[in-house]
Amino acid sequence: MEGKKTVRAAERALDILLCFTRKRELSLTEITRMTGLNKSTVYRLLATLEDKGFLVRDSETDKYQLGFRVWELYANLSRTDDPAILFLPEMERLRDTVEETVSLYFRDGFERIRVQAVESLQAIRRVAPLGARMPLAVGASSKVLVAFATPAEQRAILADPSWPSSVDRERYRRQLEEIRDQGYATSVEEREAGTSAVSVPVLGRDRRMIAALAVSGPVERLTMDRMKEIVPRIMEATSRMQKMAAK
Amino acid sequence: MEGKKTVRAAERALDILLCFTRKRELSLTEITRMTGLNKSTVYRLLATLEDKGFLVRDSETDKYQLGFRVWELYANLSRTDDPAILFLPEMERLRDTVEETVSLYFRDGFERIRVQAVESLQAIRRVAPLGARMPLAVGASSKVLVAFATPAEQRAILADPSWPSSVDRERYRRQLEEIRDQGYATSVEEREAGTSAVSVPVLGRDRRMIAALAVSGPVERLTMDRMKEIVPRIMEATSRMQKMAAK
DNA sequence: AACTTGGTTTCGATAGGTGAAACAGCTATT
DNA sequence: AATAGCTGTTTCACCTATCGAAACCAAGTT
Repeated sequence: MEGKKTVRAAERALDILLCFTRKRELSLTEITRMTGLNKSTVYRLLATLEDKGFLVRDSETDKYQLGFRVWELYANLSRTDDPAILFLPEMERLRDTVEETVSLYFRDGFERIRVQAVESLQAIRRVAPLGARMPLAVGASSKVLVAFATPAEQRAILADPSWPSSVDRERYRRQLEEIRDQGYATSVEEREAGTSAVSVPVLGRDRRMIAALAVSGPVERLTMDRMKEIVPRIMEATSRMQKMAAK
Repeated sequence: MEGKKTVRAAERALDILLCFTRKRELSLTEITRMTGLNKSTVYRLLATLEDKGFLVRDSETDKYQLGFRVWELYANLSRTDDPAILFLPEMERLRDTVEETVSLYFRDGFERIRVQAVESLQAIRRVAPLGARMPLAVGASSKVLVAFATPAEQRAILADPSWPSSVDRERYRRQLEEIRDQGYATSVEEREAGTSAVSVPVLGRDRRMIAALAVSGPVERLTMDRMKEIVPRIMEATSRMQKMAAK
């Protein structure tokens, strides 16, 4: 599939690191189970990761968790212009007016990734783990991220062989046009049972999309009417975000 | 040195990742130079890192930079109880009252690492890159981090063979006692010419130290007298932080 | 046209990573 | 006390996947 020549040992080490996006604390055996690798292989790789400071182990439980080095790398990632931090205040403000969970998504290849979220304060609410990756085929934000991508990107995405066959591409394509027209997308129990969502693109200067901002919640509360009602609220937020991103 | 059996390929991959803490954008040849590895080795490892999403390459310059996966990992690092975020408001408050740069340091092995910083708003100020690593032998925060470590940790640190010979251990040990007595440490042009700093430990519940909070600035402005003056300010901040950390 | 400078590919030799299995240390169960 | 069961750790012989030199391209420079 991937033509590139890669290094297996390194690949495995990175896979192990990524296990920690699913669970904060992991023991050696848990990791061997998750990765399907041999126990001693994992053992050696864990030793390397620990040695380099990417993992630390809790002195009591002996379980591993992500170490300082991750933090260090993060600190050198984007930073000042990091929308995940930059937009946070605006997202909180939106959350307070609509009283539902607000999420910010980026597109990364054929997936979207939740880079920031502030949760509704209501008892019944959508919980949204950061860093979660989801397919581009379903969900309001996915459709926004595809609809406002450049034509070339769009072609690439729709040509993706891993696209689920359950999603009718023609119908999807028509939806995209509609979304471009009205400037927002909605979804009702599309990706996740019991939740619906509205999403709006966040455009940078030169009109290129940088992210999708979404409000999501339980279907009972977030009806179609309610969503249409709050679209202007979201747009206010995104337009302010766009001003921030422009400077 | 390190008795543990580690995996070389993985080690190298991680080394390459860490190069990006020094420079945000790197090309293949730059990395080969920095690491001293063979060009094709680096090439393959970069392919692996890119494949796994830890690096992305800029379509124009062809240079690599850290990718989303780093963000994803970070998002799953501590988080809720992450002092780097938790203490930020308190640090800003302190910055506003003392009008100097405020930094938060953790100890990691035989180094300290700047995990958070808010900069003085004055024109002349200490700039403080996040994630920077510094030796434990010099600097106000280093001394705090050593002085308030557990006896066992302290022994380990002082026994570190890489300890610079220029630092007199006996004198250092006496300083530590003094610091424990008075509850804070100062330094004048110790690690960095032209800057001085005051530092105070942030203790968690059960009195164990979790970090060192420091105020630093140019020697002209941050005189000994001035530092003694602001010690109570810092302590107010740390005591509030301690309450936050306790819950 | 010869010479850089950067990324990419090939290929044979062998370092070194791999996995099975044994070991050790601990707790729960009999 | 003996047993079983679950960790993490270490050993070792095999052989594959990794490595580095060198060749190869493709763009710029001189």
